[in-house]
Amino acid sequence: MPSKTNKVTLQDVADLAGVSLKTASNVKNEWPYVSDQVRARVKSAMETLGYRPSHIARSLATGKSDTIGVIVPDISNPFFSSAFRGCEDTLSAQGYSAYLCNIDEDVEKEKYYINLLVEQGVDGLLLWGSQLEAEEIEKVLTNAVPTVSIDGVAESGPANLSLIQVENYQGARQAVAHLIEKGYRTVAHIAGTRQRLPARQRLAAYRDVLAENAIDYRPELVVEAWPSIGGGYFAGLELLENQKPDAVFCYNDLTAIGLLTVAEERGLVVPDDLAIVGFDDILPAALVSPMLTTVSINQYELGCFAANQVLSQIASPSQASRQLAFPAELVIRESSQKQRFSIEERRALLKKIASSPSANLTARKKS
Amino acid sequence: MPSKTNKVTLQDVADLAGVSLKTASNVKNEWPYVSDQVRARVKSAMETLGYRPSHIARSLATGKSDTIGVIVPDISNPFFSSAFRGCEDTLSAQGYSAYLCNIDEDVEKEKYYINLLVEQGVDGLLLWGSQLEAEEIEKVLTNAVPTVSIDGVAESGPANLSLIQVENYQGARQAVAHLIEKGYRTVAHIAGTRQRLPARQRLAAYRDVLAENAIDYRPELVVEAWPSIGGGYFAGLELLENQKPDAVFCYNDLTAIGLLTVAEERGLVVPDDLAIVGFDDILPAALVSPMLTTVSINQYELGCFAANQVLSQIASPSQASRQLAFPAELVIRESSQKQRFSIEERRALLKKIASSPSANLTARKKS
DNA sequence: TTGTAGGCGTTATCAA
DNA sequence: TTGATAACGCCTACAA
Repeated sequence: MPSKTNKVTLQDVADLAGVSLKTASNVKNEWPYVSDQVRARVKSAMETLGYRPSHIARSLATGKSDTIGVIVPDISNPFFSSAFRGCEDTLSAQGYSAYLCNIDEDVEKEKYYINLLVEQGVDGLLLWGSQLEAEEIEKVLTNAVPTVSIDGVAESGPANLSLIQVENYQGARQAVAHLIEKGYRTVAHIAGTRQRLPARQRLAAYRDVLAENAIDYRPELVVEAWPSIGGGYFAGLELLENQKPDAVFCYNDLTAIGLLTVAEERGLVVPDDLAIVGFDDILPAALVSPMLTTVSINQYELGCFAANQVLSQIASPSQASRQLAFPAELVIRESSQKQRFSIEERRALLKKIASSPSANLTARKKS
Repeated sequence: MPSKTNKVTLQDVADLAGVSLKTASNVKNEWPYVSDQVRARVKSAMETLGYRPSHIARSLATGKSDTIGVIVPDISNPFFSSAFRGCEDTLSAQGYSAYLCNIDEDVEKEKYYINLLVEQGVDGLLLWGSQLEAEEIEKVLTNAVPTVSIDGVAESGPANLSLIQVENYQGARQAVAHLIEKGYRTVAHIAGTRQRLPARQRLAAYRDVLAENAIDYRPELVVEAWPSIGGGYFAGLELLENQKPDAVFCYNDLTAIGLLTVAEERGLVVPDDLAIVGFDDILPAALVSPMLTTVSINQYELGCFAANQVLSQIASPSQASRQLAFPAELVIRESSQKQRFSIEERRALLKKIASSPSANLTARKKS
């Protein structure tokens, strides 16, 4: 039963070139101690035979696959697609390929994929928004693969795990403080699903800042939503049905955009009747009208950062078990302050966005 | 030299359970003819040893990797992230994992990745926006892997290749015809990079419809751009600097949004001073103001469609070498007709968007 | 129902 | 410098 893909093996090449298997292998791997004659003969044999090395066989023999598993909640969320782009760019630059898996908010799916990828033999794992508790993650990851978890729930784990935490708490504090400073008093919160750490951290910041400003925390002003436009839309519906907030701090930009939609439906003017602040600073955030005030995270760089971290853990295991922070910072735009931008300000901002790397990724070469 | 990942092998399991390797293998693969006793013994052995099957070894032995390679221009383009989501969902439902590679507009990168993935042993390949000509693709793919190319340049190829063509020409015709019907006469075009087929097809439709309406084709009204917001921005700058079009048909929504930005900068009112039509109907298209008229492609479904096609080619090679079409249809919104939507229309539209699967992917379970 | 032998395509260890 | 030979972990005949 012939293998499905490659018919020609290194052995065939060796035979044609009249050398041993090992020699052919040496040539393929650019081993220095091969006479130029032999090298040339082997290379031309490869050429004429159309030899394709089998990465799988190589992996089996070496125990390395040059492959990284990336698990994200949802790649169609612009946050993750930008972040993944960062990962892939830095991984491929080092000769690695990336698997991409979507788990939504499903812990079972997460476990399933981690297992699958480990069995698939990945050299490293990037977990985005993991919902696994420390003990669970320890169980699934048992001494398996160098891993870095970004904004995951676990606060510790096996020795080969590193943690990257976005400064959700600090960023959210800035957002809520900003709203209060602008004079809004009935500040509601569309929260993320409570299984996820960033959701908890952002909610905590919301409560803390309220308390520090002597504003009562009212549970009915907090609605949980799925981190999508649809989630924000339905949460907004629920919120505005029963309450009269004058400002809403949203879990992320997607929910904020959903809320914006509801506001528009109800004829509310943002920010006059309702101020809105999002989180993440995904591309559409600056494109909607009014432009969204949000807490900005450089998603692409975060992706690069995370990828570099696994890579260094793979290179030297001593690099593992680290706790890293990544900045998040408030960007004030139109949806949270009563005066709109002037034409000039607006132009400047749009221009900046249009020229930003993320808006312009594929244009780099040309310019 | 112990393998890097798994120390415990099926052999270890067999030894502990006191059975032969083959029996352990049988249990693992749910072979029916194993006595319940033995099965239980083997399973508990696996448990206590923490056995992890090696997918790599399995692949080497069977010639199947349960892995699909997906190559896209840029995953941070919402079009491709939605499409990929469709791919991944349908692939994972069949037990496949997906590699994801970004190639931007770079042919060399494309060849490199195709090669890499083939050597990686993928069972199938999904090529989005391939720039490879028929002969090149034939060379790289030589009798290798079942492949489907979506909106690729090649019009034919090896026997294991299928082609999916989005109805770019028809869709673009609708778009341009719409503009002319609305009374715009100086219709410009921000074109995609001419290496890519959809760009050529959309440009061709533009020229044809102009001709059919007895409007002269003026080359200075056509500017080429990278298919990104930044690309649209700079192309728009160039275009509006020298020309006075009253409408622009854009290669895609990203370039349209970039152009929108330029219009705003220059104080042009869309659509009164300048009408704009995009292509793709990515999520942000309906979120910008004015809402973008665009040619809609159901990206998620397209992804599913393409994935199902490779899968069926893998299952039966006779399913290959097919030419499939995928619909694209004009959606008229605000950026191309002088009257804005009424509040009611706008609400209805927003609501529809918020409830759409793509805006709401992760919310499905809850509702 | 279970065990044995051989092979999948490479790399690695040692002599030669 | 090169060449046998043994892993790598699993699967598939075939035999028992």
